[in-house]
Amino acid sequence: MSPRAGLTTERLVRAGAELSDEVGFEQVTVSALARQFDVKVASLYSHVKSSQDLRTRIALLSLEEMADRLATALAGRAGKDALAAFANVYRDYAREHPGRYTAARLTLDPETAAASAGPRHAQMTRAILRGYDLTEPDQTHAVRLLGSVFHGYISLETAGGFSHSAPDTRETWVWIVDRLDALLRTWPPSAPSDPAPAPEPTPRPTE
Amino acid sequence: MSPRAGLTTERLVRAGAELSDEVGFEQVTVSALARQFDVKVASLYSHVKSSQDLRTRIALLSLEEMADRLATALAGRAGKDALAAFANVYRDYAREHPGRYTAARLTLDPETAAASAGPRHAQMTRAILRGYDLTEPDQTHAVRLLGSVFHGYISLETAGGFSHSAPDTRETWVWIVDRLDALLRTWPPSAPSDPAPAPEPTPRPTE
DNA sequence: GCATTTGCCTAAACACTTTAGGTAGCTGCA
DNA sequence: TGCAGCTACCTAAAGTGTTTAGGCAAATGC
Repeated sequence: MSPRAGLTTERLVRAGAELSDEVGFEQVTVSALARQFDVKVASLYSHVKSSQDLRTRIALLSLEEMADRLATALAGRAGKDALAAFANVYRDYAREHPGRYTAARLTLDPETAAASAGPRHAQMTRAILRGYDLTEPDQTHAVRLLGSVFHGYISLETAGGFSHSAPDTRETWVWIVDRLDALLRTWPPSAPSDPAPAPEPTPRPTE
Repeated sequence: MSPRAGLTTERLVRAGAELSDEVGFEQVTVSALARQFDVKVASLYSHVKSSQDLRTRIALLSLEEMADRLATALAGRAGKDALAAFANVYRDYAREHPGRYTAARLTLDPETAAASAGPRHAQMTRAILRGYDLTEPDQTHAVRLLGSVFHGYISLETAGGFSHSAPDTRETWVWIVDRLDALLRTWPPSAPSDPAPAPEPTPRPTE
């Protein structure tokens, strides 16, 4: 009766990524995808192993896309310039592609993660730090700090954590990048001035 | 036949919270909870409105618990001491209660969020900043920075983002708190030294 | 033009969610 | 103590998503 729909893993993953941006990553389902292609659900299982497999592939695609943008943005930049460019790629991608961004945060099993674009991200973060005078282990600490700040910020912002209160979030973003730059420049050669006390566990503000 | 199980919303939410720590927040389901109480699924619907309602209540519980720990930890502390205590409450809670922590990150609708312990978190973050010399809007920026760093760090750490590479994550955590303290102390009275360029979107490192 | 491959199908089992309406166990009051 | 009424838990059923097994027909290649 009907000719063939022309499904491929590639097309499914791409459609899944778009769907996730439209309706949220959580709502990306094999069924929804089948509806979009006007095809029976079971048909998709020749192209993706499982629902989980589909989601993982979307995550990998998103990581690649971000890494590509990163590479472009970093080309020819250094120091604070590079830091800001880096930060903005991250934030803009999350705004343009909230579903994909969420997908990229998915926890991958070690082998998959190692084969993903994840390491490229880390590598580029290190590249930025070349503009600052850091030696190990400070450099690694700094890589982690940058990852934490950017991800944390975006996560809180998209979750509506920073309400609609003044000052606006763009201002804060610029401020943070500025402060991070300062933090990375002024370097007290690594010597935890004061062994931080370990009193009790720790919390998380909504603002 | 069987007497009554003694279900209450309270008990369900509490059991749900425990379950989420054991099997992950995503796996917390009305069905799973019904099994635990050895009761038919439909029976739970007199106590929680929906699966979403259950999850929201777990989130609210977790926010309360964290806020309580925070309050205890901050009592009698100031400055860096308070900052470290605050950070540790946050991190330790996430380690002890990964499911609850994830739950607490759930996006709540504005009214629910306003009635939650979320504002207490923000308020306590501001309390910490009293130990530093910040005026608005810097103080708000700083509140957001702290929230971002702590949440981002924990999120990446629990997702296995910081692999098992050296240096270990505890070292980084101490380092970050130390650097944040320095950043908050050394205050160039707010004047974005350099208008950050807005080149391209922004990414996210796995490390 | 035919054989093979394979893309999409039907069928079916299983899990979770949610609503409607019934029954039996508690609670309170005489 | 006994019964009225409440309500906690039940059965039943419909809807959605996942996943596997096996079938048929459309594309592919000779």
